[in-house]
Amino acid sequence: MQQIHRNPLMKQFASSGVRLTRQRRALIETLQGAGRHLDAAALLELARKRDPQINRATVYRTLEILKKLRLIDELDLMHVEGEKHYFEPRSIRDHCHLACFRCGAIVEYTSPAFQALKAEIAAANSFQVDVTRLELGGVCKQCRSPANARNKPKAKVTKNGE
Amino acid sequence: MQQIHRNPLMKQFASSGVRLTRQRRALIETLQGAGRHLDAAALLELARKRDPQINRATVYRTLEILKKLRLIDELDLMHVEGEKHYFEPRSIRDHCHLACFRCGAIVEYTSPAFQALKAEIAAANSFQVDVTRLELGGVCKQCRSPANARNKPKAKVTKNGE
DNA sequence: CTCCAGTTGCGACTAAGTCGCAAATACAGG
DNA sequence: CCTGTATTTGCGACTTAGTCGCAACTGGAG
Repeated sequence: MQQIHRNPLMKQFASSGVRLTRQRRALIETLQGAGRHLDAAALLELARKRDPQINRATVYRTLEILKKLRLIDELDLMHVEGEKHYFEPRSIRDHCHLACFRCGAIVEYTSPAFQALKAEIAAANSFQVDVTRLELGGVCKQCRSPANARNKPKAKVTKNGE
Repeated sequence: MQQIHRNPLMKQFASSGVRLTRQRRALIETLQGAGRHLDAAALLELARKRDPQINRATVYRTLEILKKLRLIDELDLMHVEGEKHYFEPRSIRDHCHLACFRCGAIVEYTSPAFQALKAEIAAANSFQVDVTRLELGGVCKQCRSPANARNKPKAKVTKNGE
């Protein structure tokens, strides 16, 4: 709660003319602080540790605003964990998500070629690109190794594959 | 109905060991024949014109099989029309989808650079890429033209909307 | 033609997301 | 520091997407 103005999301939110309420603060801090991708339900649960009275409807309403302000991106991570939608604070560099169908791991990857491709697509179609999403599903490095030939599905989602 | 074996989806489906029932036939023909992206509800409605008794559960079960067999791809088209999921028969070449937030138009685009990027990502992460999804949201050519400067947006931010 | 593993319809269920409204509150202006 | 009001919230009921267990049905191998 103390370092609000170290929080980039919060800063941009505040300077966008939208009212900065207690609940929105808790939600933004939670999004920013979570080391993983959150869906609406998980976000609600975590945010309630900061402010126990947050309501589900407020979560959806706030996510809607954050999307419109382009402060977060919405993902579905190839549905490796079901039909949920996940959210993450928008970072400076676009990155793609690699989702492993076997273990559920999520790896993030950034490539200059991705930036170039976006530019090419925009130019070729006279399309103004505001939001991008590149997701790839398949089998991750670990699950491909002979040792784990028969990996059992369902693992933990981790950001920044380490 | 008659040219079943001209239908590539059907052929692959049949040769995969899965039972080819009346309902699955209707669903596959519908998917193949639709000139647009269908969500589960639309697919059900259209398929019922071929076989009026198809049940909703069967639609979801069949879509699940088709996804597993990698015969269709699942999209959400940047949610320009809400939270629905859309399906399309998988084509030979991967293409990306450009979704216009103003008018809802979906443009498809194929680029060799996209294929190259996929290869780069796979190599850099030792990841076996099975399914790819590239979606871009923004403003399409028509909506950017001065003539349509005041094209009706799909939605707006709570404040500062206009 | 027969048989049965695989598939379907049904219906009830869970989960995700939306909405209208009265009460609460952020914050601009005094 | 107050005050007034436009915004936002909680609530709860609602809609819609998707799932599941089970009895009846059926595709296609033999």
